[in-house]
Amino acid sequence: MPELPEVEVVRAGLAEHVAGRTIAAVEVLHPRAVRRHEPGPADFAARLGGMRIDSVRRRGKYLWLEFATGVDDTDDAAHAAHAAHAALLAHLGMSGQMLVQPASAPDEKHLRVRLRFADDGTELRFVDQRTFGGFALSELLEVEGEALPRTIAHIARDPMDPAFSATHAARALRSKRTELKRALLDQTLVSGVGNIYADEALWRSKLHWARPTEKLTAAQADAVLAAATEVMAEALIAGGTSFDPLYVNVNGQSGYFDRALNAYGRVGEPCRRCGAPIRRDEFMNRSSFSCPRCQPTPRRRR
DNA sequence: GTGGCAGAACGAG
DNA sequence: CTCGTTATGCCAC
Repeated sequence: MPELPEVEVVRAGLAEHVAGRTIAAVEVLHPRAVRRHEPGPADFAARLGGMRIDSVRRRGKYLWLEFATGVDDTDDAAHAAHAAHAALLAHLGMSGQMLVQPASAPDEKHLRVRLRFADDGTELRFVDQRTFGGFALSELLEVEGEALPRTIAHIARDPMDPAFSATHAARALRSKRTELKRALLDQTLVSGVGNIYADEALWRSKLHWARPTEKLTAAQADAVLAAATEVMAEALIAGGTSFDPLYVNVNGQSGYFDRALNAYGRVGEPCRRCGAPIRRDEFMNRSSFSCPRCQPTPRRRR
């Protein structure tokens, strides 16, 4: 469920189901799922044992678990003190799911990592068909007064962040010399926006994906960011966007924002604003959906 | 059958 | 900065 609203649905589900629980054992069923953890799967599993989950955080499309600083008395003190400064960073990639399941439930076909808890209740499973996602332990750093895993220190604040500055983000967009949609997808300018919500934000603000960022007016940059913020907030209320069982929350339930999409995936269908058939363009080896009338192709693309 | 396409991000050139 | 790669499955042709 990979864009901000879907990841936030997962974060909230994790906060509800795993916060406060102590990890008892970690099983890595596919090493690729922890490839970003340099010391390897065995180290990954060993370091998580005994850790008590304090909170579940998110920036953009990344999630992480922070751990209580208390040392579990069953653990080696030095190891626990070291591990307390690390977070369990997760990215869902294209097809990752976090599922909270009874231990008795049969393993999913693409089960990659299992976290068992000391309370013997439900377990947390990372299921990922394409294994573009995965976990890593990442040291927490202080960045602008907030603890952030080192690995994602380059990721910009997302529009749901209380400290997000639309002015700052608009300036960042306009300072690039690229196409508008590329800039929207650049997680170092504004995070959380992916292919669906970029197309929806562009449709709402009536801007074409190939508009050169350096020629945007401040009002246009503000408008597209406001549209992105708005559409993601609406999607979050709907539980995220899902067309198929791949995108589900920790209970396996789908969101229903797909019904509210105006551009994404609607090639050939009438624009809900003007009736013109939605077009599909190839863009960065993926698709871009837009209204040919509401979002005219700019004279000068980049 | 098979080619095209899928919500992402990293790293090579 | 842009492109290709990573990996698996599904759907339309």
